[in-house]
Amino acid sequence: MVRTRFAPSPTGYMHIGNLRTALYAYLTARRNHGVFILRIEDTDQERNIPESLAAIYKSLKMAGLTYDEGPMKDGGYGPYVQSQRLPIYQEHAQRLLAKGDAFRCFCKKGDPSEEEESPSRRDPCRFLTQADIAEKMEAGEAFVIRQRIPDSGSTTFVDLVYGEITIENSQLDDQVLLKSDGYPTYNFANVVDDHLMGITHVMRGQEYLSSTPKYNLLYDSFGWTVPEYVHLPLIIKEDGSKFSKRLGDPSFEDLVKMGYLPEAILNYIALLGWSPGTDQEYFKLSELEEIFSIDRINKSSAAFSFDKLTWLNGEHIRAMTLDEFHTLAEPYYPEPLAGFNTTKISELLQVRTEKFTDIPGMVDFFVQVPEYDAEMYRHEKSKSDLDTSLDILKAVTPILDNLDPWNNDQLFQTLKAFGKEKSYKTGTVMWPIRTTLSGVMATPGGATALAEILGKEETLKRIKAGIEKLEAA
RNA sequence: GCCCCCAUCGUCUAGGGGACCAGGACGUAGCCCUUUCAAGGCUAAGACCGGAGUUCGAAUCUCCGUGGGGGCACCA
Repeated sequence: MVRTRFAPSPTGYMHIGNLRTALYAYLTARRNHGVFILRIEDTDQERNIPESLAAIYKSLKMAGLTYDEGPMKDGGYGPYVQSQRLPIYQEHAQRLLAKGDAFRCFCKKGDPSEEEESPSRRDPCRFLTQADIAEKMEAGEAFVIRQRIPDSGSTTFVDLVYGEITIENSQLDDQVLLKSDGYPTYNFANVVDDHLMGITHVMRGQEYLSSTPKYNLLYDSFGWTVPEYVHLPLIIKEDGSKFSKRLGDPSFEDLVKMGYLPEAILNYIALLGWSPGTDQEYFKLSELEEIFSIDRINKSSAAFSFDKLTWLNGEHIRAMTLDEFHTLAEPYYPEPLAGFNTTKISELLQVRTEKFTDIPGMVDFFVQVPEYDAEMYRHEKSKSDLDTSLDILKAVTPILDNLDPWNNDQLFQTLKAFGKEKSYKTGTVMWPIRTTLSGVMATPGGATALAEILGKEETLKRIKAGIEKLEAA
């Protein structure tokens, strides 16, 4: 039975790299009909942010990554919050102490021996006698528990993505397992918990690659078998630098606020470091659940491209039903738009929207025509200039005034016929109408679509305004 | 500094010894369609980091170099 886990620490937001780790772990579980677990790694008392637990749940829910076991969803391996597992780490640390694979260190954080160049092993406390230790403990000195790394030899492990990796033990330091506040470090807790929770595939960022041998040494000390390791390539920016929230790069929830669909974001990041091996790029989560495989994960870091995400977002938008799109688009419509048939507007918008946040700027003119230059009536491709525009606007006014019913099809047929009669290109007729109706160079939908939505009265009003503008020009 | 990892178009990638004068996608440019802009269709430009080897044959294997990234916390 495959068991994977996503083990975020509560930082308050979902980093894009973490989301991908979660996604891959989730997909690996689903693909293999296994179990996906959520574990909270809150072992840093200083960095804990209370409300960030809620943020994790919310993000996962928004992403659609449902977990089978986790806090408040016990699967028999809990608790799933590390701060609630302190006795477990204590007990395991004692076992290591007893075996001699760990030792107490009484050095203080700023001690010179702590500042040495790495590996900062050869810790003086390594060689403390039982009597020394007893004495210091008697005196109530604070201590941490460190892992005792063998002086010689090397440790080899196999990563499912990176292959076989060997590191000399001399390169490893006697890392802290238990802090002086009694909390475990990540280095210790992840090993204990991954084993106790029966994790079969440890999936995490590539930054853990070089500390993995230390974890393996721990597994060995406990006599446990090591899990499969799946280290994931980093996600970077297009300029090659790190993708980081602190440097202003968006988190998952930021991207959603920027107008990206969660499923499009998931789809996009699935492709950052993994490839299906086919030409397909548009995926729903459910499809990924069926085809994701670890052996198609890449080794090299991938740059996050907003351009491609934006495109994919558009693909997801276009794949929706009109109803779905309308529901999502509506909150982005400016208040005064409520008087119009917004469903019709959505229909025009769906094929042109890349991000939802673009919507307000695309529909502003419905509410009010912006200031624009009369030169806008000049359009080479439509064979339109100021004179033809004025003539057409004038000629078309009585025709539209008498038009019934007032709908796109009727408007288009009528205006097209008018153009044919007067030997105008359809575009020459439509250009000035669309322009006077909107005042902008590009609109969702053409002249007649806009006219339909604006209604007869408003359409004629705007045409009149256009005529006045052209006469003054 | 020491250790580890990585290296195909600007970007994501396919490729794993002959099917590759390297395929797809985003982006870019052009054309078509057209009631503006999109969407859609078509086309174009655009890459195997360098050098040695192995081999009849290397983008693919090996080594060296170079470049990039990561790690070396009582952070995860």
